[in-house]
Parts: sequence; C-alpha cells; structure tokens
Amino acid sequence: MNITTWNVNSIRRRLERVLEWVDTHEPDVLCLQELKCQDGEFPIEPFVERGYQVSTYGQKAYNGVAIVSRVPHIDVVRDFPIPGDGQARGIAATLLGRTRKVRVVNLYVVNGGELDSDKYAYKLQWLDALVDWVAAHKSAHADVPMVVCGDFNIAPADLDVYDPKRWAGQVLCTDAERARWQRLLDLGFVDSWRQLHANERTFSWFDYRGGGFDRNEGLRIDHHLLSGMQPLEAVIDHDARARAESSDHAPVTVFVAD
DNA sequence: ATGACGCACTTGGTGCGA
Repeated sequence: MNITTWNVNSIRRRLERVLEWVDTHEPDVLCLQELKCQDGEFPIEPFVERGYQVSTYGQKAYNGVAIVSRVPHIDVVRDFPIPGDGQARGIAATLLGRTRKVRVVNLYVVNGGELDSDKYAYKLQWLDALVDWVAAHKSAHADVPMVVCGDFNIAPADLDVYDPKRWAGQVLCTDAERARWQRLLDLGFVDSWRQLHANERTFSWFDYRGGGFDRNEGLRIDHHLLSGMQPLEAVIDHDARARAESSDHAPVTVFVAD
C-alpha cells in the first residue's frame, strides 16, 4: 500500500495537476492539505469516477484536509486536535487494506507566522494538543498500525533545511517546534523518509518566490510518521513540483506492506 | 528590512502562506 501526502494549495486551482498525477501514479491513498474550499465545493466527482472514496473536512478560503483512497476507508474523524477552533486541520480514517487495516491521520499543522505573533503561540499550543491527541488516538487504535502524515510545517533538523544558518531560530525551525516533533516520535513513531535516506538533504517545499525550486532552496516539512509498520520506500516527487502551475509543495509518498 | 509569488475573496487591495 502506498500513502501520499500533498499540500495542494487550493484543490480547485490544482485539480488538473492532481488528476494527472493520480492517473500517472494511481496512489492507494492521497492525503491532501490546504484545500481552501468548503466541503460542498470539493470536486469529488473526478475522483469517484476513478474509483476513489473521498472524505473531506474543508472550510472557506483557508486550511482544509481530505482523505482520498481507492482502498475503502471507514471510521472518519474530523475537527482535532483542538475541536471547535474553526480551523479544518485534521481528518483521520481507517484504511481497509488487502490484508490488514491502517489508521491514517492527515494533518495541516498551523504555519505560525512570525516568532512574536499570536499565530506562533497558537502553533505551539496546537502542537501540544496534537501530541496528547495522537497519544490517545494511538491507544484507542492500539491493534492497528498508524501513519500520521501531512504538512507539519516543521523542518525537523538542519539536514532538512537548504540554508540552516539563514533559518536558525526561524519559525519552522525553532527548538520549541522541534521539541514537539520529538515528542511525537517518542510516542513510538519513525520519520519514514529520514529512516530510509539518513544523510540526504532533500526538500518537500520550495518557495514560489525567488526561484526557490530552480535553486533547490527548500525545506522538508511534509512527513509520514509510522507506528507498527516499516516503510519500504519513500519518495518526494520533484517532477510534480517542477510542473507549470504546481503547488509549492511536492507530493511525498511512503510505501508499506499491504 | 523588503519584496519576490500564488491563492481566496463582499474583485481590489488585503490577509495569508512558509
């Protein structure tokens, strides 16, 4: 089974790009972030025509997450880890694989704005709530392997940053964010891509501005955390990021045993 | 320090992203 996470930066604006990627790669599971639309505006039909089941959790203009899968999924949960905050950033479901189930948690972590902003304070609060929520969710689904994936808006280490000196102490790279990332790992998860590519400096996000992609100036902030199963392979698809009218994030895929 | 690029939206400048 393969599971892709992709911040698409508006599903309506990106629909053609996403569909051509689906037709080429035929993913089993697609976890999307930054839908930037309400549930009724998500273009479900082209995915259903291709044999996919779609569960969305959207809101107007901002945020929004979805699970799209050709393996059936059940037991969908939305609105976590801070219920009622009006920000659609979390959706989870159980994938019914060929020989086993997998619980998938799809996240769009708070960006955080500037260091001295309310947004950054909320990001840390949100991450604290996430650690507690994942711990409880893992206990509640203890019989099933779990993947927590999405746009974490955290570069876990300097190896995930094109210019660590420039980014030192900046939002996405602060010690406080990285400590919360570590607390997630300490719940019993491994960073799939890093486990398979121990010393590789490769990025999943490249700024639209300043020709970031062409300069290979980016960050690795889109991740799959695995518990109870091993990653067989992990791929960051830079070809998708290189396309005209692409998202600023590349799709990231992890392969696990069916 | 600023802007650069792209997106949504009470569509024209503003907020937001990372």
